[in-house]
Amino acid sequence: MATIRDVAKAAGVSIATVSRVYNNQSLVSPQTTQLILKIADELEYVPNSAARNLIMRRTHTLGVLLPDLYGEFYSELIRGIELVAHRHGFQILLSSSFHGPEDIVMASKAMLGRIDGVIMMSPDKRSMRTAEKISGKVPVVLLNPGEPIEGCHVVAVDNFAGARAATKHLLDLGHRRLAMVAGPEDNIDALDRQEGFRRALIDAGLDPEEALVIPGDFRELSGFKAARVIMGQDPRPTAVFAANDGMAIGLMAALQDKGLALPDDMAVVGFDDITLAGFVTPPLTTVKVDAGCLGGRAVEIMLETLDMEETAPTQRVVLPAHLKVRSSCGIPAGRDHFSRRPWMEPEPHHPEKPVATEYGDEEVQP
Amino acid sequence: MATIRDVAKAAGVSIATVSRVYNNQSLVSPQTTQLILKIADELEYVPNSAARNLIMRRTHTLGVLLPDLYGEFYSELIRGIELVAHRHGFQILLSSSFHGPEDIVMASKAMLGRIDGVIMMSPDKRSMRTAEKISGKVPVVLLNPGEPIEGCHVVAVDNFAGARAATKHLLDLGHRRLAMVAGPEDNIDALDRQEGFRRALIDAGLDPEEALVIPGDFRELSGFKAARVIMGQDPRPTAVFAANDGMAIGLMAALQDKGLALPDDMAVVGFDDITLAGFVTPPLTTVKVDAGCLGGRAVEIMLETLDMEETAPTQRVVLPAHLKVRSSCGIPAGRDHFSRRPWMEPEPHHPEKPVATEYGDEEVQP
DNA sequence: TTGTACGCGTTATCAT
DNA sequence: ATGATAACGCGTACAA
Repeated sequence: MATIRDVAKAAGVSIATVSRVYNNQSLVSPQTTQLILKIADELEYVPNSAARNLIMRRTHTLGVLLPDLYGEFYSELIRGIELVAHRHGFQILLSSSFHGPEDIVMASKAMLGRIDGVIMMSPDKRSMRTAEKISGKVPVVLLNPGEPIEGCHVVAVDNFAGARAATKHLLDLGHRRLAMVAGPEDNIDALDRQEGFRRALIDAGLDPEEALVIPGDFRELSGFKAARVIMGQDPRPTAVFAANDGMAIGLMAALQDKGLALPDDMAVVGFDDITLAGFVTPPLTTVKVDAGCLGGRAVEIMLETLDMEETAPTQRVVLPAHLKVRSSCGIPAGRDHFSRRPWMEPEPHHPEKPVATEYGDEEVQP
Repeated sequence: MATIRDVAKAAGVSIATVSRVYNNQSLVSPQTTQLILKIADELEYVPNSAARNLIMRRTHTLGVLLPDLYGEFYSELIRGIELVAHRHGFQILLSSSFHGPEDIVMASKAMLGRIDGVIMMSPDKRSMRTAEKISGKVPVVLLNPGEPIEGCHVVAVDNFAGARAATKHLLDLGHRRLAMVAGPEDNIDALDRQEGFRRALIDAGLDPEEALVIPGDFRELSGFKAARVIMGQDPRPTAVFAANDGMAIGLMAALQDKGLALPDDMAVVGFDDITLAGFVTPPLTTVKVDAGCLGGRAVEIMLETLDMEETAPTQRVVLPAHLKVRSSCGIPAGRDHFSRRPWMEPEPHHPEKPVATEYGDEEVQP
């Protein structure tokens, strides 16, 4: 592979001049610029990014550490991250599918020197502690951490409020025997959603201990299987809150297979508002989480931090999780195909930031 | 940030010794190893990967260039890539959401020096040519290229055969007035699927020009809207082939909204076999594409190429796309929740590799 | 406008 | 077993 030296030699100039062509265009005369560009093209010269990173101490790359990549939530999350990063000329160094805190530490070490900052989402609070180590070296933005970590920015989704609102919705509709299909035991989001569920029951004067909580794993199949447990109850619950849409849809399928008419025989509400939630029958009432926005905001905060050289105070942003009423709980709301993410559409260089509202307002604390 | 020099100084040894501790453990005495490790820990020293990359000419990183990240196909694709890469200690440098060939060239240039190889999927044949430039510098594995490119490995899905089989299925069921919801005009996969559709019609002695082809964009909403066109036809088609599951599900939703009973009033078949295809009602007959496997295979081929230093002959693997019959076409097949990807499950360090055979014969079954 | 020389943080090759 | 030093490919003061 041709190096800057090869080009310099072939063009009869010094490497400094070649370098300048690729950086401070202005400082070199038009004719030599043309010559060098021509020779570089012939030699198929491309500046070596590793060498550049080393000396410039800038990589234009963001490290992204995710617990998993399964499902539309992560899909949209990483899409949002990549999209905003791409707009600013940044690339993504991705690492995922971890088998423990050890693993995640290794991955982050392997990133050091090749990234300008890290965006991280951890499955459990234990692994979250990893962030502390990294934060001393590069800026860190945490996604949905269980608790804040010293020196790290945070972007979170208001899982608690969302779950509470969803459950309240069922309660308001008159349901009294509720069930919940929970997410993975050690998953922070899952835990928060479960807490929101419990809280809503308490708010309504019900005993949360009496509610049926069926373990799940966020996959469709676990929701499907949960139907068996629910149908076996006597008296049977009349409404179910699933900790995510995948499980809710799996559950609905099983319920319908067993001959239940939805929403009349059973109300179902999910969480996430994945695209397909609006296209199943009946359309699924759910809690809208804009995963793409979550990722996008994280990138923006990171880039801001990177811009101002001095260490800025850590930000904490909480994205709202609004109830989205469709028909799966009994209210004939029809379909809603307008669950789009306008800020993700092509080329608004300054994307609309989510609007701060009531419950689960976006709070920006310096 | 502490460098190797800081550690060496603090430990009273040379940088060479410190370096050896992190590489050829054996060549340095146990006591100095311990000492250095202790000091390194205190100083929170982490070797700078950029510097390492520069001199070792190995980055343990794979560049991944994707046209988009929207939908379960890409989600699973990147998951497969990351999973297999992670198993071998590789990270992923990701770039996506391109606005043209220019953009994609820039991105790949920004990767050079920071990656050992590139896995690339291009939306259109034009951008595919980019691969030729890269392939001179690092190994390249192409995903579903329209046509083979000199010096690049290829992993493809047999879109043509899959679409042909899906259409034939409808034909065998007795349908004669078929419609298709197509994918994006310039998308290679979409085009191949459309060709398969046409071919099946020709095979059955039908005129493909008479079949209704409705434009779509692979998103659910375009499938939903297609229903309007279909319902407006007279005589109305009795069966629809959608170029992917998302559009198929959108279509089904709209059809059901309009009061049609599926599959009796209309048969629908999709493409991809996304997880949710088995959980909508009626369960969607589709063509199974293992996107995760597609990505995983690409990584494996890349790693093989990287291992043997000499330039090996380029490989070409075509993954089958099998028809998966559920109930949406009229055959009461029930649900099938066993669409799992066994090779993607945790920790089989040497995943079963699908056997490469001829065109579309590769079996990926457990 | 252009060239020289140093440094970025590391590994590798020779010595010792 | 350990140390000195030359690469790796590039950006940039500083000098010319």
